[in-house]
Amino acid sequence: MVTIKDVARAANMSVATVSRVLNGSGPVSEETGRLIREVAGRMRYVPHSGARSLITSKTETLGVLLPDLYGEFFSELIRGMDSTAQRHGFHLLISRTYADKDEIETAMRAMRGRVDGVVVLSPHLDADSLLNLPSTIPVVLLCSVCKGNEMDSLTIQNCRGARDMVTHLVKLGHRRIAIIKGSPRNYDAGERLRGYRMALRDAGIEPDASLEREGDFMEAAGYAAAIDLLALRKRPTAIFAGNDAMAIGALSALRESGVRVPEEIAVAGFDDIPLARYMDPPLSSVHVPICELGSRAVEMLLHGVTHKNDHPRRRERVSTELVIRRSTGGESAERPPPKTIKRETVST
Amino acid sequence: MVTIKDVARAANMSVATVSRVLNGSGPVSEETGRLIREVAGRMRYVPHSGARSLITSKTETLGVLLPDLYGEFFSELIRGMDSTAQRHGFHLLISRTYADKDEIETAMRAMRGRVDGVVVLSPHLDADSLLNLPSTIPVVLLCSVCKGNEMDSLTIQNCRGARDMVTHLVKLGHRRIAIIKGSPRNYDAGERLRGYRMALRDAGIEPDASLEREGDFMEAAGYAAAIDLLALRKRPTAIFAGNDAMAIGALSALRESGVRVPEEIAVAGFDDIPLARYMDPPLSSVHVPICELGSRAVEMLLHGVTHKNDHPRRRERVSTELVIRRSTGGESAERPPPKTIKRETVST
DNA sequence: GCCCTCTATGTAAACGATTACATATTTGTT
DNA sequence: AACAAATATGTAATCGTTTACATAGAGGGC
Repeated sequence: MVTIKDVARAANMSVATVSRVLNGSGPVSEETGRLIREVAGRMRYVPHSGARSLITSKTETLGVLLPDLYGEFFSELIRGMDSTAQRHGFHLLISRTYADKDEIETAMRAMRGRVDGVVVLSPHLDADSLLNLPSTIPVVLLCSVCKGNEMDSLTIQNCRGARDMVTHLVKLGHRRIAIIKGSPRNYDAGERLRGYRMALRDAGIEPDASLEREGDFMEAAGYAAAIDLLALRKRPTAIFAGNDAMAIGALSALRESGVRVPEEIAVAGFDDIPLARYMDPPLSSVHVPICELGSRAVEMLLHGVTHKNDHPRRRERVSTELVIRRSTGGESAERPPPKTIKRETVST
Repeated sequence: MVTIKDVARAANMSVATVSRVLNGSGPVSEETGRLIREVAGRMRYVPHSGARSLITSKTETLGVLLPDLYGEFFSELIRGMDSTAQRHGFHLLISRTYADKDEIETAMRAMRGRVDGVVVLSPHLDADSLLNLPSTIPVVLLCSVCKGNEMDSLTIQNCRGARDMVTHLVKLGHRRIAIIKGSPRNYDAGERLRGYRMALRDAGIEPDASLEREGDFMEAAGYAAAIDLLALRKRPTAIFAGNDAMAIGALSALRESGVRVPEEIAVAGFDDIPLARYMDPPLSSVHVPICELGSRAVEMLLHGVTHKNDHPRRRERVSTELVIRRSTGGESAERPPPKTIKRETVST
């Protein structure tokens, strides 16, 4: 592999001069510049970023720690992060971890010296245990918060989104509104539940424990919970699922039980995954701007990186948007013109 | 930040000894080992991977160059790559690039000194132009091949998959089978077209140019092409779309035109994206094991990395599988039990 | 008691860049 | 003509590790 020394030797110059030419730092004569550039090009010299970061102590890379995510959420998040990172000349080092503390700690150690900062998405980690991470580099917490004032954090406006959706259901005349919850330890799930209860109280409806069913954000849980709810003496007239996957499970259960949606029971989800639009009936949901979430997380992180982490910690949320479709009785004229729709495929 | 020197000083030992203890290389006394480990732990010392790779010239990181991918394809690919990489103690440095040659070259330069090898997915790049990349590190080409014997490559069994699907349609009695093609420059698209024609010839049907419509792998193109096909004097009785996105577009067009699927026209896609199962009617497709594709690509790359790239180049394909659903008249008893289905969400 | 072989540790040279400082040359000012 | 300032280049320290080689002491065999 050809190094800066080789170029210097070939051009009969010192490494310092070569470095200066290639980085446009310091003064160099017109002529030397041309010569060195020509030689470097001919020798196909490519600077060694590793060596460079060692001396400059900038890696121009950001670490991303993620649990095992599926489909759209993962890809959109990375898309948002990568485009923002790239715009600032940064790369992304990605690591999937199980969300337990040891794994995260190991991953963080491995990142030492390879990244300038890390985004950690750990929705069901008791985030406070992240506090004593062996890290002095900036960290942004995604979809979780930690008590202290030690880290920036960015979350989805879960509570508000859930509240809006449930309020919408109330306005449609529903009084018995069930919820299929997410895992108790999941931050997003907790907040959505809070929003649900808040909306009910706002409407003067006392939350009813028998209408709050356990779930884990998986389709199967939604299916099972819906079956349970159908068995109640007094059935709910609407079901709000903690996410779309469970809402889809619930829709299957209702269809198989011959219950008409939305006439007999309305159904709503959270996330607005692409599938939601294609359900039968199309699923009302709370739209989460995932790409923007990633983008904003990286922006916060870069701020921490450039300000050497000595800035007041921030807590931000990205706002959600209600998307009403037929599953809650909305007009489903929505189906957007195909022109704007992109789907996954190898090509673009 | 605490370095190995700080630990050495605090433990009253030389850096060499500290290094030996922490890496378990070379002989050290029981006692010294304990002491150093204790001190290092107390000081929260974390080795600087950047510095380490400079001297060892191993980064334990693999680069991944991808065009702008959407949804499931992207996330499954990364999942496959990451799990295999992690199993071998490697990390993933991901970079999205537009697929033109300059961008890829720039990205490759940026990877110098940060990675031990690179996976390049560039389906619509004339891959031969990758040949003179400024790189001596191992490269695996994904979803494209290059003429020379310079790089390993891994592709989808496009031709075989398409051929199987079209043969299936023929067996159902179809004679006028249309295809909605992908971009002409896309490798996968070309191969699928080849498979389509092959199947027709196998069945003694002469390919008919008026039944081959242009497309670009986007939903809108499928929609438009289907509309065109309906305008033909002699309509096709089956449509094979180059990917699922276009098949979905076609389904919309047919539904809006009041054409019954599969009774009047059968429809099939390629990729078997999760949505396919949820279409109305559920879409027959050619299943591509995306996760495995990523996993295998990394395995090939790691082989190149550990064998210092002096191994015979390989060309492999991952095999596809026919998934017949109602859009081609198949029994759609398929809907799998919800238990096994995972969907994207923040939590797992 | 001598030499040899281990074992435990230290010294210092890499790895491939950047950059502060020193030096030599040119140019400009008076 | 002399000196200051600006320009062009080189020398060498540095970043945080690993590791080849050197050294020193301990134990063993004769």
